[in-house]
Parts: sequence; structure tokens; C-alpha cells
Amino acid sequence: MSTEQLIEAGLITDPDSAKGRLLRTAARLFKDKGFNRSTVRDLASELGMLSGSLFYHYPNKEAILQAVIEESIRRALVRMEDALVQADSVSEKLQALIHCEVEAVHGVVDPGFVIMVPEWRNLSEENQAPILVLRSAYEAVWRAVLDQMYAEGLIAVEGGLMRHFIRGALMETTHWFKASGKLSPRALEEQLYQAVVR
Amino acid sequence: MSTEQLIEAGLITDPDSAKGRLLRTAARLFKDKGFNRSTVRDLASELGMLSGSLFYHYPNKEAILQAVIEESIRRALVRMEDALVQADSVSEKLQALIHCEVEAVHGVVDPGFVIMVPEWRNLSEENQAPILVLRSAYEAVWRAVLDQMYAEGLIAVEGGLMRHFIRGALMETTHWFKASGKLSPRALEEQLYQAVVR
Amino acid sequence: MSTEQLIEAGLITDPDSAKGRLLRTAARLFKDKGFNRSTVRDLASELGMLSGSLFYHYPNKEAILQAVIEESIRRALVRMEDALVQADSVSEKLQALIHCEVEAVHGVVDPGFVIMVPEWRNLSEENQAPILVLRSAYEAVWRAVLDQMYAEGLIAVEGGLMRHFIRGALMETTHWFKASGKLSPRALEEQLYQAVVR
Amino acid sequence: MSTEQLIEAGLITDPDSAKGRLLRTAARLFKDKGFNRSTVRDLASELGMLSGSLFYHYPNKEAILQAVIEESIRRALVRMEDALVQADSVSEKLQALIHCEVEAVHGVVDPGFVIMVPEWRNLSEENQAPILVLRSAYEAVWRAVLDQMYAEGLIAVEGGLMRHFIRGALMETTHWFKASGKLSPRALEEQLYQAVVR
DNA sequence: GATGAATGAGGTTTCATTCAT
DNA sequence: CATGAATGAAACCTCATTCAT
Repeated sequence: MSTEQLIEAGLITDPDSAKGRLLRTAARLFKDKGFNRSTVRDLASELGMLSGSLFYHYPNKEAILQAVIEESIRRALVRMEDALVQADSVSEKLQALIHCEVEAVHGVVDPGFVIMVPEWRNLSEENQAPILVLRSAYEAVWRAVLDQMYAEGLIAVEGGLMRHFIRGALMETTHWFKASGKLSPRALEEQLYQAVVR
Repeated sequence: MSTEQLIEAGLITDPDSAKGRLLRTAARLFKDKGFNRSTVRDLASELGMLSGSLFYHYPNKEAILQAVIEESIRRALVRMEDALVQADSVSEKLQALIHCEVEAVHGVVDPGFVIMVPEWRNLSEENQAPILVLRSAYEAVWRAVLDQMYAEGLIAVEGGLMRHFIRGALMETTHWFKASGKLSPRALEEQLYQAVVR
Repeated sequence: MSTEQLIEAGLITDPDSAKGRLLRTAARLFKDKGFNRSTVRDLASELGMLSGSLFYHYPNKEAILQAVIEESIRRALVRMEDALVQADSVSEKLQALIHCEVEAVHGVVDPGFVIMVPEWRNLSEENQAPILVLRSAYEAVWRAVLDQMYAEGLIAVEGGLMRHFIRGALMETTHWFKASGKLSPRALEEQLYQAVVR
Repeated sequence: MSTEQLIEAGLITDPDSAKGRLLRTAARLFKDKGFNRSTVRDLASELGMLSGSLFYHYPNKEAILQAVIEESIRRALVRMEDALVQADSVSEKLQALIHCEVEAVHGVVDPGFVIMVPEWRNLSEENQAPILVLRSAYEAVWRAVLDQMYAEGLIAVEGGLMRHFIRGALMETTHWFKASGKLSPRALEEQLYQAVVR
């Protein structure tokens, strides 16, 4: 499914709509300051409104976080599936996955993707549930590729375990990697690939 | 320096003292519930005292977090240096480092070590500074070993980069690995080593 | 500038607005009980609201004190300039000034004026600064009149010094003088004038 | 009665005793920072002890304030009576009183004297009572002199009123006068005398 | 859709005071 | 006499949330 189709289906919010702006702004804010340290007043003020007005769009602050994360994963899934189509070998597929995840983490498109990890705890179980479903789908794609690589002897440890390692390595980049620094995102991807594939 | 010497030097708190119990309890609490969601009342009540009493020992809540993290790194450094002494080859040294960090992250000894990553933002710059110094020392040990491994062609990417990857992979284990699960800590260490060393 | 103009300019708060009521109530409370002994709960409860609600209007308790004092001086300045216009001789001007200050200190209009002296210390330097500017303007008016009186030989000590003495004498009245007592405010003014003018 | 006699009678504390040091330190502290803003920890730490230890000497913080003020007035009374003995005329007596009060307010001897005014409210009625008695005696001395001056036409307003004015003028000097400045204490005394005596 | 004014629960912190040692 | 640890009430303040307009 394409992004446009997802918007029409109501699965992700049109980024040009008022709600879309809200989510984008929230994503950036939560990423920069953290969810707990971002107040609804902060968010509203960045949107040029008063805090009370937010509650017309979302029932509470947590729902905003939930929407930010959920839509980020949905968009990441779409991008990932698009990328996989163009990859022939399993090695290329892994490279495509790494590329997509680096983009999700450091690209300008989607500030909300990385929020998931540190702010996961701030979601109630009800709000976690729909995200977990999406996340499973997302991880299943990785698993399929890594399992095949392991079967072919291209990586030294079993697919599920390797996914954990790679995910950790990639998420950690938020703490040290700057897209504008000496190491380009492309080089980062290549290096990570080299590090684990023999 | 040994742990006993560190205690005598006032660098780490005697775990049997009142302050030591406070720090240990705080570490566990902050790890389980997160720093922001842990209230001083929670902490005090676990210690069997009233919230005001905490402020006899530390000037504010943040100072407790600072102490928890600082002492955890100090202890980790000691354990790491002890372990390195007994390693002969550089490969054994890397295994020792991985072992120490897995212990720091999942061992019963030191619940405070992993807090550093998610709660770093809750420290003011003044409180970050002394930790950064310790952290540099800690990372320097890793760098030395990994640089040598790279020079010897044992790993595929440069030492600094590989450290970031390994750190990420190890920190991520907090989200999925249970020491009591099917995969033992020892096996985890071995698998991570295999994943990146050729 | 008239009081109405000051309100329009945002320099003083409309006494009929919610904020104006807040300031008036705070002024009285701070005067009666002192700033430190007045709690935000006290203030809120007199206003028929909860303590948290105060912080919608002012960022903290000190800002309320600051506003109370600042506006009191602003109003006092207006009254003083109005009164001076109607005075012909310099002697009449001094009488007018004394009258205004007695009114400021004991009148029903402005309970905030006298707070300045005992509560000055409770303001941070940032909050003192704007008040100091106003105070200088206020004192300059006194100085001009007293300097002229000294030049004409009507008072025995130099204007600046005499102002200190008169200010002290007038502020001290808060400790012993009751407007409803035997000595009327008018008589008090006259007596003070007699005491220092020959 | 001399100071030595007062010490022997237990009416004032020997300044060289531990208690005397406590009171002197408290007086300075309360004067500099205000009673409410001075914590018992501050005081204790200046005395080189811990806060709990203070309560061996005084039952509570307020009692310290009470003692500081009470002894200050007692000492001031002694100095005043000594000074009056050496004055011949009523004019000289007034000058002596002014001199004594300037010394009490700005001298190095007795930092506690001026505390009375701003901190009066912090005393309960029971603690105010014994001070009121002393204060009456103190004020009576002033009244006697000023009444005589009024009777002789040397001042323009009745003694009680003039005392209020002079007290206010003198207490106000705490806010602007520095003994080390251009205007000497002696000159200040002389100017105040000139300001009100014709 | 948005505002502005509150709510109210809950947070951290302060600090005089107590008391066993 | 003094310590050190704790008490406990009360303080200021935060902030998501509500709701009449």
C-alpha cells in the first residue's frame, strides 16, 4: 500500500492537515525534549494555540504519543516494503533494510520513529497494543531476511538474535551519529553491514 | 584500585551504609519505573522513611540519580580492569569486556549501570560533567582493545565505530534479554562475540 | 498620565479584572501577614480558587509581590503628580507630597505601597530592577521639592538627607498610626510638616 | 546597672560564653538575611555545630530571636543611661540619645538592635511581652527628654509624636546609611538634630 | 475549532524540631 | 554538649485536563 492509500484509508494522517502538523510537531518535540519533559503547553505554543485546544484533537497527551509512534511505524513499513521490492539478492535486501532504518532514525521525514524506544513506558497497555501489532509486522520483515542470511551462512548468529544486535546498534546511533557529520548515513549503513556480514 | 579502596577513598559508598542502601534502592527503582515516574515518596517509602528524610543525604532528587550513575560506572571500571588483567590475547580481552558489560547490564550487582542511557537527559550539565569524565575512561578501555583487533584484522570496522555498534547491541539487551531465560548470559556474550569477530 | 491611560497601556492592571482582584487581595494579605507568612493557599482561598490557579496568572509567588509593589508605585506617582499640579508654592508642594505619601501608606486605595519596605528582600535582583527605576522617579520628585526648600532656607538640612528622614518618619507610621485614631491623617501630615520646616 | 552587673544578674549573656557567641552570631545572621530566611542550619554551621545542637541551648528558633532582641534592648538601655548622666542640658541629652541610637543601629557592638523592627511579627505574643516591657522603659527615657524640649519650645511637635518621627528617621538609616561612607555617624547625628530642633 | 480560566492531584523541596547515641 | 539521622507538616509549584463561552 502506498502512503496516499494509507492516508485515504485513515491509517496515517495527511501531513498537510492540522492534525498532521500537530503530530509532526509533537514528534519533533518529544524527540528533542522527551515526552515527560514536553508539556502540552510547549506543544500548543509551537502550534500557535493554547494548551486546552489540543484536547479537541486528542483526548489526552498520551494519545498524541501513541499516534506519533503508530504512524511512524506505519510509514516506515511502507518505505521498507517499497525498498525490498527493488532488491534482488538477500544481501541487497539486508542493505535495503538497514538503509530504511537509518533513514527512519536520522532522516528528516520521520522524527517520531526513534521516540518509540525511550518513551515506550509512557504508554498504557491499551495504547501499546496496536503498536505491538505493527511492530511485529515490521520485525517479521527483518526476521525473514536475516533468517535466510543465516541459513546461507552469511551471518554468524541466528536471525532473531542478529536482529536484536542490529536494532541495538542502529538505535544507539541516535546518541552519537549526526547525519551532517564526517560519516555519511550511507557510509554508516555500509559499515554496519560489513561489521556483521562476512 | 579495589572496591574496598574506593570506599575508603570516598569514591563509592559503602553498600552496607544507610546511604549505600539508599543508592541501591534508588537504582532499582529508577531502572524499573524510570526516573521521572519514580517519586521521592516512592523511594522513601521503600526505604521505610519519609520523603523529607532523603534530603538529609542528597540535596535533591537529581543528585541521587547522579550518584547512582557515577558509582555504577566507577564499579564497572574496577571490575573491567580486574577482568582485563586475567586476559592474555586481545580476543580474550574483548570477551572479558563483553562479559563485564553484560554483567553490568544484567547482573544483580549493579542496577544503576543501564540507567545512564535512558535517564541521561534528566541530569543538568553540571551533573553530567563528572560522569562524562568517568565514561571517557571507561570507553577508552574498550577503544584500546577494539583498535588492536581492527589492526589485526579481527573485526571488519574501525574500533570506535565497532564500539558504538557493540554498545548499542548490549544496551538494547535490556529490552529483550532476561538472564533467567533460555539464552544464558554466557551464551549471549559468546553470540555477540561471534557476530562481530571473524 | 492618568490611571485610565496607564491601564490601557498595560502598565497597571484594571482593578475590576480578575488579575486586579488578585493583586489587590495579595497586597492586603502581604501587608497584614507579611509575604513569607502568607501562603499561596491563603491567597487563593481568599480569592475563592485553588492555589494552583494562581500560577495561571503569575509564574510564581514572587512575581505577585513584584507586581503588587510595582503597580503601587506607579499609582502613587500618578497621584503625586496630580497633586503637585495644584500646588503653587514650594511649601504647598511639600505638603502635597506628604499628603500623598500618607495616603499611600494609610489610605484604603493602595495596600501595596508599604509592603515595599519590609518585603524588599524577598525580591530577586531581577525583580527589584524595574521597581528601582520607578522608585528613582518617585524619589526624584521629592528631591526636587526638598532641594528647593533647602535653597530657600526653609529646612535645616540638605534635601536628600531630609528626604531620608521624612521617608523614615512616614514609613514608621505603619507601626503606630491608625487612620481611625485620635490623630487624623491630616493632622499627622501637618505635624510632620511642622516638625521639619521652620 | 552596669553591663557586668547585668551579666551577673543573668539578665544578659556573657558575650564570651558559648551562648553569647550563639546570640551574637544569630544577631548578625538575622540582620543580614532576615529571620525567616536564616535557617537553623545556617546558624549552626556558622557556629561550627549541627543544627540539632542549637536546641540544647534554646527550645526553638523563635526563642533565639527573642533573646537576641531582648538583650540588645537591655544593653542599649544601659548605654543610654550611662550617656545621659554625662549630659547637662536637655539639648545635650537629646544629642546623647540620638548618638546612642545611631550606635545601636550602626555600631559594631549590637547587630541585634535593629532586628526588632522588621522581625517583630515573628514573635508570638508571649515572646513579645517581656520585650514590650523593656521597650517601654527605653521609650520612656526618650519621652522624658522630648517632652521637656517641647515644653521649652525647642521642638515644634509634642514629644511622643516627635519620638515616632525620630525613631522612624533613625531606623530608616539602616536602608541607606553606611558608617563607612562619606557621611560619618557623628555628622548624621548632628544633621538629624538640626533637622528637628530649632 | 479555539480560548481563557480554572481545577486538583501530585510533585519536589524546605526546615524546625526530635531523639537515641 | 554535640551528632546524625530522621520526622512530618507545610511550602511552592507543575501540569494534564476540563469546560463555559
